[in-house]
Amino acid sequence: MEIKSRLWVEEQGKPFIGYGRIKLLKTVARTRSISAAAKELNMSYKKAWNLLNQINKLAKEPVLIKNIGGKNGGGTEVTPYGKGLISKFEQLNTTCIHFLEKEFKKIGL
Amino acid sequence: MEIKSRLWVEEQGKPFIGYGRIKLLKTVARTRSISAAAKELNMSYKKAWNLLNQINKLAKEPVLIKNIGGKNGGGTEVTPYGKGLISKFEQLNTTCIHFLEKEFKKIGL
DNA sequence: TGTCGTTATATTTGTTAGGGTATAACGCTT
DNA sequence: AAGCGTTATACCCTAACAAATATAACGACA
Repeated sequence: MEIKSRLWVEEQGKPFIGYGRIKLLKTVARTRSISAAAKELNMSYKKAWNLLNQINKLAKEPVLIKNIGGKNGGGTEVTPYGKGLISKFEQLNTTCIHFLEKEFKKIGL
Repeated sequence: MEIKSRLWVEEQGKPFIGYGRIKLLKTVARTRSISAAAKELNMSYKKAWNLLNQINKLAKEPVLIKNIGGKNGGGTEVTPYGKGLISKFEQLNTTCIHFLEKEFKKIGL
């Protein structure tokens, strides 16, 4: 019997970032490539691109810098703002989990 | 820009209760009928029955008392244990939402 | 200038959760 | 005994979602 949670942030009623998108962003930041990240997460390139596109459309500041063509065919960088999103969301998520487990034990069930 | 959350409780890795199931349970408790609750929630009877069946299979104590046939064709009662589940889950949910909104403002984004 | 691996996008194919429908059992009520 | 509205369950089918495939543009580099 365990408590589970899922957090996400919405902008204009549309999902902006959540658990899955943050995991994807982190992998893109490390691999510097959307396609490599998608492969690593066993996700189709299209799905990864769609998710990142949603983030891009809703973000107030740029999250990704994409390069088409060039060395290694191009690649994608995550901006400092994007990396801030990652760390802030992960912090919020872990504090929430701790809070919930404490409360769950208190309430019982 | 707003924070959202979804909580649920798992038993043996399977979903036991969550937002949707609690809403269904509440409606069953009020209407004393699975079919009436399903109709009110714009959900097929089959789906409602499946959800309640999952709860039943995982619960340690009875959650529902179902009557087939009889006055008005029968009906379904939610046990005190089931009502306890409802109130405890809702309490956990609201405290979590308050906590998250406070933390969200603190962290910004 | 041709090759390469990437981003970007459309189109087609597959999968699966849920909807629709049908049917049976049940036990008060009349 | 018949009728009613409920729970319970099987079967088919479809409609939304994800996967697979195909193709184009791009720019460094050899």
